[in-house]
Amino acid sequence: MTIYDIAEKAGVSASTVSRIINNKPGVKAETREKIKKLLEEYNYTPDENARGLVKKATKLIGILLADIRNDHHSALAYVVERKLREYGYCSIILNAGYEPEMMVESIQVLEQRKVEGIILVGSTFQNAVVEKKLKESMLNIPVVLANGHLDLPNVYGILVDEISGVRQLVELLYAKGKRNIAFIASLGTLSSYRKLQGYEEGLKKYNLLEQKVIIEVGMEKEAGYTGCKKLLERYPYIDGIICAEDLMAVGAIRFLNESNIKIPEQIAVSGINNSIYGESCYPSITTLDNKMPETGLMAAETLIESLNGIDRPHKIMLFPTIIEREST
Amino acid sequence: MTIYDIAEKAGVSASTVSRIINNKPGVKAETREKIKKLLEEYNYTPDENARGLVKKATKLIGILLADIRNDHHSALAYVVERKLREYGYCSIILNAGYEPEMMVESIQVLEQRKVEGIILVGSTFQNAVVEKKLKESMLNIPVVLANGHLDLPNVYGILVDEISGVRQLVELLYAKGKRNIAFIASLGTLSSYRKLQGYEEGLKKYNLLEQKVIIEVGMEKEAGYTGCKKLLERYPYIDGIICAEDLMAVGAIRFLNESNIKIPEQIAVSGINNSIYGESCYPSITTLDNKMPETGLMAAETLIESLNGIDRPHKIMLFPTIIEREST
DNA sequence: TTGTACGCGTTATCAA
DNA sequence: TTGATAACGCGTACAA
Repeated sequence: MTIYDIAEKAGVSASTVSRIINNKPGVKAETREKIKKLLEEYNYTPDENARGLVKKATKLIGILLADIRNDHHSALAYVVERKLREYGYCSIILNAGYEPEMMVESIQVLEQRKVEGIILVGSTFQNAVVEKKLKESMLNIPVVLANGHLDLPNVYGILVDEISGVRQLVELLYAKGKRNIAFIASLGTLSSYRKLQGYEEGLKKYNLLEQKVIIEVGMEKEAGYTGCKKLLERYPYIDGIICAEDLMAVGAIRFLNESNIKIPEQIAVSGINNSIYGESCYPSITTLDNKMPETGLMAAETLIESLNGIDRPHKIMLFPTIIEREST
Repeated sequence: MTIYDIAEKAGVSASTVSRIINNKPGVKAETREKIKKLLEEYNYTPDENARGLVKKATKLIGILLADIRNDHHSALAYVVERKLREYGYCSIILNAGYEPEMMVESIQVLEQRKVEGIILVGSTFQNAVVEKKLKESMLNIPVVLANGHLDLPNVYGILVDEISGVRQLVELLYAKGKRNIAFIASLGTLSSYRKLQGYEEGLKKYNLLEQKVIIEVGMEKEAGYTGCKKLLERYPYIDGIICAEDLMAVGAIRFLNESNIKIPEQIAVSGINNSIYGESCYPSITTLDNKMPETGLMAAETLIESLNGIDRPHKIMLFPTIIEREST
């Protein structure tokens, strides 16, 4: 069912039908009613792609994330999709994986679809390969990088200040009387180094830098468990642990539970990222609210403003807050 | 950059460029090379939407789920998106919410985008309002309903046999010596009734139907905790609990932990759905693997086959398996 | 081997 | 108030 079909049935031209669909003036009320009825009857819906062709506006936005199953990413993507839809945009969500090559491939898909803007979710997109690709084929559309930053004229970065966040966690543990605070993390991503920096800054504030204990672990599920085990074998005097991810904290707590170590009396534990694990764990985990919904909202708004020709600051910083629970 | 621009630069016609892009024969090797170089140089990418217009094939698929943040949904959607992309399809993922009206609205978006097929994720889409909408405007494209079924010629249902799954859980608890097995659930969805049926069938097998104890709870996070509390106040002799969702089991286990009740010695607990909570809980939770990735794969394959004109059974059943952990 | 002409579904411009 | 026509970017039948 096209406007031509409708036009034929109504005995008018396609342009008239188009006018009515787009609520344009200059149509006799009578004709308007007649055609509106026909549109209803055949429940006609305009082809948004054909529309995009002539209007040079596909109303399509690409959302790239490493993995939709990751709850941080999906929490952010959810807000973005909803918000953009309010403004009439349709989102193409792609799992771009953790390899720069796959990211580039995904960007290519968005390029073919002629998206009007892109949202990259996660600091993993902040890499040279992606930057190069964006520079060579995405210079004329706005790109928002959630939790990262790229120095390109059309790229906006929304960042969460993980440094200050983790510093606050150190402060919290210090306030609880803990003086031997360890940090368990899987180093490698930019995000992890920012957290590390926050840890060190926190220690420095209390002249505890020499007590610094960092346990580097892998990305596997049991990392928190094995990391905590290793930690206590080497540094049995530890009384506070900051884990770079809630899931690690879950593993650490499991080890402490099994070892009959009292949480938080003997050892206080904190996670980071306010994931679903924190609340369900026993004891529940103190964590850092990483403001994913807020970041998503900010990302969506920034993109829309840019699409409307309004320029915003190219680097926006949000501040995480501590969610204190039983584990501290 | 269009094929015309490239054609002009090469001094040939647009059709020749088109032939090369689509690897069609009948082009002099020399011309082919020359134009290929130009395509590279200007890194031309065809407009997939314009292509869709003329080929009457958008290569677009719609994935509707209630909420991308729900880990069952995203686990399924992940597989589907990845698989469809392998076949050159691009996915439009929409959060359609839990209200039928919002679902219809989302279907409308897909209609405008002229998607070639739809995947509905979750039994919540199995309702009269959605069925009506599909019947009136989506009759000519294949629709796959993951975890549900609708009796329409173009709708395929992939189902997970929750009934047999929960029955197996009852059998497991029975084998562990438990004879007073309760069921905590938030009734209302089709899925929840299937689980309930499995519970009852399991009890019936051992002539325990009269010991049936059902605690109905809400959808809130603390449902498992409060439900378990209520359960033990009224039925203190209970020695086995099946929770309709892992998250409920987490809450229940928290209550049992706080009450110093030994798991599984005094009370064994099982969840359902194999979510991330189960493994991280202490003790870890026995649960039902609801085969989300497998369902997703099956859904994607069914859709693709149907798109290729191959008919498949309209109702496919997958069978969940028990993942036994510490809580039983 | 290559080019011309047309159509896909829509909107925009201009003329009637 | 309405209609004819061109254009968006592409693929394809047919002609050259």
